[in-house]
This record gives sequence, structure tokens and C-alpha cells, in this order.
Amino acid sequence: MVISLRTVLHGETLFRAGDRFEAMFQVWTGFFKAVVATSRGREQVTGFQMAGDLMGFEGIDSGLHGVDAIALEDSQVCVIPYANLEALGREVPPLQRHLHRTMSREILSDHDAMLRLGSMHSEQRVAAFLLSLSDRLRKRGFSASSLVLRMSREEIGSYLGLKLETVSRTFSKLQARGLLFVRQRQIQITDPAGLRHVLDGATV
Amino acid sequence: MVISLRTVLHGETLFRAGDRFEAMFQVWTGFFKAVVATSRGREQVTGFQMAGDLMGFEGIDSGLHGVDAIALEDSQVCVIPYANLEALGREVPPLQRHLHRTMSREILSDHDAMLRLGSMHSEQRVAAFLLSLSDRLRKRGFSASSLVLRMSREEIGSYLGLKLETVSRTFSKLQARGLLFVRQRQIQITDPAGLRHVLDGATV
DNA sequence: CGGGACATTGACTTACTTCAAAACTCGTGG
DNA sequence: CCACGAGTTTTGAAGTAAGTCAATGTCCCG
Repeated sequence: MVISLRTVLHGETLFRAGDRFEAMFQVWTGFFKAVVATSRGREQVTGFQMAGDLMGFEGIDSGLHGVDAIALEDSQVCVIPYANLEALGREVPPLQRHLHRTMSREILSDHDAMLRLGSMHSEQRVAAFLLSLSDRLRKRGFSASSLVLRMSREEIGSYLGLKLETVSRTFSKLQARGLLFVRQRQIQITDPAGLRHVLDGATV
Repeated sequence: MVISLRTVLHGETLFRAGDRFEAMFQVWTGFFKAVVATSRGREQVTGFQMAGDLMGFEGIDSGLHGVDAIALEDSQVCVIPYANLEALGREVPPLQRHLHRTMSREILSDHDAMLRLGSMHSEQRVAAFLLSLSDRLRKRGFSASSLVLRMSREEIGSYLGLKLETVSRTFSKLQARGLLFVRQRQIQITDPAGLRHVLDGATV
């Protein structure tokens, strides 16, 4: 059973859409984005991955990766060859189940993303994004209220279906309302309940 | 090994978000929509399922279903208890692999949906929707050019992140351009290449 | 044949985008 | 150590795609 560690530097690509799918990757340290692209140059960030998150299983079906995975800071990933996983999963049911759960969680989170993209206004999208990020950091033992964004306004915009200017303006608007404090990529969430209220659709 | 068949009439619910996850379902005959909803009444159609499609695996992680599955016409589904599947998958690797592939295909298709929702104009969304539907029907042996929509304009709109009026207007616009012929839920795709051209971003 | 749900179309409004300019951040080299 | 410049973020003003509101048309199903 070979499980190896691999380093990916800031800006480097772990795998590209179209690459042969041979392994999945678990983020050990660092931060990634996943991007889908069309032949005509259209792009969409479909997710951000941090420590513990699994990447690459969207390639199981076709045998080819479906997204580009790009490091947003120097990172280390654990390489999990799919063949090994399949064989091992048969002998160790909990592992099998873990993979199923992880994939099902990814599907749920994609559905959340669709809900954001399909039916929310810019303020609600940004609030949802920040609350979700804050929550994920908290679960990993980091502060839920004080965060440093690893991605640019443009990357946030792509993920949320907004232009970078709109993301920036929305941050400013939420700050003006006293819900948070922004300074470039430093974010302080000063009123999480208020943010949740925005997310729930208050026009306030 | 118990695998049973279940009938779901038009408008009925197969399972609801929050229901205990005990089984997955494969559509035998008929047509379904999957809907996510928030406490505050916001709704989003996340997919449409037809013969052969699997539904419900988004519930594996939490043990609760994550969407409502609602029949858009009288339908029959094959009930696949998850416990059985897990056990059987261990003995029959191809079955295991089939589940993995199906989930990974769902993730890919969700990424496509995010791309549509996040970065396409109404015409491109509608074109993408029709082409994808046409393709799925063709793969099942139906005509790729002549289709009867099972869902309302509102449901299409929810899926595409548009209002029903916009969907209707967009159909009319594409018809005026000679790419298709609409009459209520009857659609004739007269120029699939042209539609694909619209999808690729032609402003024509 | 009539009523209710669904679809189309038009006129007007709005949230977000686009285009443009200024300010901040940070690494590099003079 | 400070100045420069590239990349990013913020902010403003004007434009536009899609939303909203409202009226009319069409199709079933009882």
C-alpha cells in the first residue's frame, strides 16, 4: 500500500481537467481551488479545499479529471491511488463508507452552491460564502471570526457567480452595516448573527 | 437481497429532505425533479432524473436525505436499500465501482450546472439545458430532436437560475432565430449545431 | 363548455456589469 | 532604505440583462 506525500507550490497545478485519473488527493496543509473550464475560455471556480478535504473523485466515472486543482498557497497533499482504495475498501468497510460519505457531502455542498448561484442576491451569496468558510475553519480549530482569505476577489466572484467589483462592493456594504471588518484579505466577522440574518433574506 | 419496485404518481413525493436515508432509488419509468429548499422558503431545482438515473445518494453522509424528490409524471422506481448495497458491493467489485462512477458523474453534472448558473447568459443556459436533455433522451433511444418537456417553465427557470418569464422569452427568441420550434411543452430542435453555437458564446 | 393552471408578451424597474480611475500591497533592485 | 512597478482592491458613473408587474392567450380536464 503506497500512500505518498506531494508538495504543490503556490500557483502550481496538482492536476488538470483531462488528465488521467489515477489517484485522489487529500489536502494535508495548504489551500486549493477547483476550476471547470469550457473550450471557449469560460471558467468557474467550483470549490475551495483546505486541510482534510478530498479532491479528484469527480474523475472516477470517466477516468479523466474533470477540474483543474490549483494551489492558492504552498501546500502538501496525500496521494491516494484509486486502485489501492478500491481494493482496501473491500477489506475495510469503514473506509469504503468514508469514501461514500465524502462524495455525498461533496454533492450536498454542490447543491448549496447551486442554491446560492441560482436564487440569491450578491449580499446573500457573500454572506453564505463567509459563514461557510468561517465554519470550516472553526471545525479545524481556527478562529471563526478572524480569517485571512487565500483567494482573490476574482476567485470569490467566480465561485459566487459575481464580478470581482461586485464582491468588493458587497464586502464594503456589509462592513458599512457593521457586520464585518474588511482590510484587503483580512476579514473580521463582528456580527455573525447579523450575517446569518442577511443570508436568510432580510432586506435590511 | 430485497429489491422492490415502488410507484409514485404525478406530483407525489418519493422522499423529502430530512427524511431518514435508508435506500437509494433508480428510476424505472417516469420523470423526477430534485429540489433543495431553505427554511426561509427559498427553493432550487438541482436536477431532473429519468429512466436509469439514481436518486438519493446525497443522503449517505448525514443519514438524512438532502433534497425532495418529486415525480413529474406517474413513475416507477426500484428501491435499493443502502445496507444491502454496501454488503453486496464488497462481494461484487463491479457494483461497487458502478456506485462510485454514478456519484462521480453526479458531481460532474453539478459542476456543469454551476458553470451555467455562474457564468452564462439566459440564452446559453437554455441552450445548454435543451442540448443536455436532448442528449440524455437520445442515449435512451428517444428522438434527440423532438421532445416533450415534463417540467413547467417555472421548474426550468429554477434549475437555470432564471424566472419563468425569462425562460419563456428565451424560448421565443431561439425560435425566432430558427434554432427550434416551441409549442408549449413540445420542442423541436431544428438546428442543434446552431444551438451549440449559441452555447459556445456566439452573440449572434 | 367553462374554469384553473400554465405560457406568452409588453412596459417598466433594478441589480449587477462594464468601463475607468485612483489607492493600496508587496517584492525587487537601485 | 526608499522608490518603482505589477498585481490587486476599492470606488464611481453609465449601461444592460434579467426581474417584476400586469394583461392576454392557450390548453386541458372535469
